[in-house]
Amino acid sequence: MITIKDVAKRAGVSISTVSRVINNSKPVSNEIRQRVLKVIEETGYTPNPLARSLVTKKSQLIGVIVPDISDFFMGELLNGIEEVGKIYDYDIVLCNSYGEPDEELKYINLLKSKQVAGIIFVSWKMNQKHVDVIEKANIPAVYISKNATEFDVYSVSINNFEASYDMTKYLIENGNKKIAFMKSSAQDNIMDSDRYRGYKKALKEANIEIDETLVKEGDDTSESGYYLMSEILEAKNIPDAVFASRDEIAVGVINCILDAGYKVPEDISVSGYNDIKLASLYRPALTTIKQPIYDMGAVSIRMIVKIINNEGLEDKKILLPYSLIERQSVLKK
Amino acid sequence: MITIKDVAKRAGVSISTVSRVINNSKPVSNEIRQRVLKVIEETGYTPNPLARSLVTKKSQLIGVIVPDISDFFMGELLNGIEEVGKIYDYDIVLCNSYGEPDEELKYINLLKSKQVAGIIFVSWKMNQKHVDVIEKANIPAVYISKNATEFDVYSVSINNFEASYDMTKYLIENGNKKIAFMKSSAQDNIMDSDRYRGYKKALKEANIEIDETLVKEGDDTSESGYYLMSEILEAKNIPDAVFASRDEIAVGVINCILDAGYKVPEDISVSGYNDIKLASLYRPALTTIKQPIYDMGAVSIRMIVKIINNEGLEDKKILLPYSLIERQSVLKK
DNA sequence: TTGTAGGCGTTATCAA
DNA sequence: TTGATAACGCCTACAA
Repeated sequence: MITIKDVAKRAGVSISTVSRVINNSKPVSNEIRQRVLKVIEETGYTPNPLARSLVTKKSQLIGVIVPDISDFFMGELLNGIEEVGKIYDYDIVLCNSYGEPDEELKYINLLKSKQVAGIIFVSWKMNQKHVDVIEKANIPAVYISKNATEFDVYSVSINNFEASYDMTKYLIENGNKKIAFMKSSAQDNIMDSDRYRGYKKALKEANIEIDETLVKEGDDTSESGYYLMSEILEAKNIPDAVFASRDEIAVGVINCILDAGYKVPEDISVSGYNDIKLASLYRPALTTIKQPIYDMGAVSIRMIVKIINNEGLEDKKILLPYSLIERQSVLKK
Repeated sequence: MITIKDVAKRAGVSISTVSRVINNSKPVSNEIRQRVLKVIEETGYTPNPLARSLVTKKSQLIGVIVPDISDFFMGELLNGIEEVGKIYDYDIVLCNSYGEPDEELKYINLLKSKQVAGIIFVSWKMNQKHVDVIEKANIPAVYISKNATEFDVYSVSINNFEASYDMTKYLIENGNKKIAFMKSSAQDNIMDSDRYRGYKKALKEANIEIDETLVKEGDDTSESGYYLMSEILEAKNIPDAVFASRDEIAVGVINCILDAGYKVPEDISVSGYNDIKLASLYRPALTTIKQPIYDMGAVSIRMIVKIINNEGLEDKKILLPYSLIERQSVLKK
């Protein structure tokens, strides 16, 4: 392996000079600069990032902690993170926490020991403990989590409250009165989620009373959606529509409805949330809230870079635009 | 940050001694070992991996190059890689090549400069150049690619030829005679893919002549499947079944068939390949070849670790078992 | 503008 | 069994 020393020798200069031209850190006479550059070119020398990090105490690594790599949402998110990360010359070290707080905490420390330059923390549901640990590690961090806005941290998300409100209103406007809602399990979260609050607000405005038997709570999987829907169906209290707070859940819901012999959207309309790839692939194609998932990843790493470089950040919380995508799973009036 | 020096001082020993107890590299008297251990415990000291790698020339990083992170297949694969990697204390640095050979090559070099301990190279279609570059970088590598078996490298896959043969035979046994096949674009690959060969063999055995107009070639997306199927439909040469060499393609195919007013599987049966999550979520649920995707990831990193540690590896090519999953997209006779 | 030398946190060699 | 000390490849005062 060729080192800075070799380059220096071949160029007939000291290693500090080579270092200077590499980093543009101090003036170097043009003649010498050219000479050094030429040698670098010839030898194909690249600085050893390890040695560099050791002295600068900074690496070109960004740690990304996600709850499930194989989740459809994460794939698109990671795409965004990776792609713009590359632009700024950062690499991604990937950690799969399985959503378990212990794992998440462990990974934060592990990443710290790896001297990552920053952390993007993706979680189903974050809590103060996460914030404390990351804060203590003193690493720039950006959070992506449904409830990230509840904390005083850098975060990127969409306005879940408004989006959910819009979708519910849309459902109502299309003639649906009995609207079921699938929320994801509350865990240690006392407050109602933004999405649930948006749903409630829309109903209230339309003077529709909330039917608690139509509000179900489960986890973020299609299996859960299937099960929850089967409960509703069994109770014989058939809704006009169901609003699932996640596309995967919506797909489970639809599968259940179909298996029970009803039709979607003719008998029951179903809407999702996120607009993952699956949403447009599935039939009936899902009417859903489009989150700019790729962009969320892109923006979050851009934030990290800004924090690292002390560039100004206007806002700690970035809210990206969402949109309501009309497809086939909701019957239009 | 607390270093080995601090530990040494607090324990009243030299840093070499501390290093020895950390690495168990040389005998240390029990009394001193305990003392050092205690200090480590108290101070919460963890060795700096960077400094360590700098001297050992080895890191605990495994580079994973994938063609598309958001691909359904990759998610499950990465899950396997990450989880098993963690067991052996390896972290994953993730690279997205977009399937572009230039990017792939660049990443290999980048990973080398990061001193990764190994590379898992995932590619739609690999070629000799990849092998050469990785070989030259002299880094342990395992390949996951449909055509990996064509090269003399460590690889993990399933027996694509047999699996494809089985599926085609299954289709035939269920009364289908005119069976279309969707293969993925050949690129620089002269030979027919294993999957296509399996298809041909089954047809031949059943004395069915290959109808070239029913063999289509496109890329690995559902859009491609949709388009290819529309061509077939337009040609009015309606097949009994179509065998798509990838689940995503199959979904596109079905969507096209559905949109054209035909029924699946009543009018046309469709089978996929891979058994990604989508396959069971979609309706009609896909009859497909189940690749043990998670296991493929798990096995590949296990191989890397073995190579690194010079443990014996029986075989360069590991073939994992596959199975034919019967669901709803193929009509049973 | 350039070079010398010390140090980043480890491991590894060689004496003691 | 232990301890100095020289690397590892790079950056950065400090001097020249």
